[in-house]
Amino acid sequence: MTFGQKIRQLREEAGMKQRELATKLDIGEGFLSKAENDQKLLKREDLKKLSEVFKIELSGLETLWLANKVYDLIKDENQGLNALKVAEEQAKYVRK
Amino acid sequence: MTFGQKIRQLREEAGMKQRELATKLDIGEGFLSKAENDQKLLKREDLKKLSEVFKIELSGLETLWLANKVYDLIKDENQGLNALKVAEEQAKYVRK
DNA sequence: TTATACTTGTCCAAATTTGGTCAAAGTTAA
DNA sequence: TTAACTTTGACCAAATTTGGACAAGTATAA
Repeated sequence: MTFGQKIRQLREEAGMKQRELATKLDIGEGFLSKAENDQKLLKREDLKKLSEVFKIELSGLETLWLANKVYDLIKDENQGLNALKVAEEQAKYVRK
Repeated sequence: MTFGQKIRQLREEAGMKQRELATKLDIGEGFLSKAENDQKLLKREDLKKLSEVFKIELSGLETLWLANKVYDLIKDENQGLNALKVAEEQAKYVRK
């Protein structure tokens, strides 16, 4: 599941319209629409707001948000998947 | 192994000094030093040159180069590893 | 000591990305 | 049809990143 899919799910489960959530986030509905379709990413600070509005943990949102960024970096790359593996090795190795 | 470690290895195996390689890449030695220490990343175009200079395949360099970018994105993040997993899922899922 | 090689901090212009807006177009249900 | 909702494309200023240069500092060996 992508970040966009997640916020759409949360919003719909809460019975909210885009306009409504967009207002809470202080952005336009067009921008939220793009965010839900993973064409744009919300600001990091907005994660906090989302976790409050939907009463869910921040960390899950952070994971998906970050994953979107990572995916964006590799999506058009031949070596994308391999790069993820290497990065993972590095992340594990450096971990104290 | 990081991208910086790799080019240092290649350079040393070839018995080259930083200055020498830097000249081939048309950059200063200071910059190459930082690249070898993963403080800066070379340009993507430089990968081609490296593969020619050291007569190795481009794809391996691309993988490490990309991995550095990915790692940079997640290195200070709590959810970094989880994000990699999610991104991997997405990459696999979308794959035709 | 001196030369050679490497590292590091500071600085910077230019390129790119971010985080949007707005209006028009498309969709859906009544 | 009409109204409400969503999507999309074009555009943009501001923030950030990129890709370095340069000089000073460090390390090592002769």
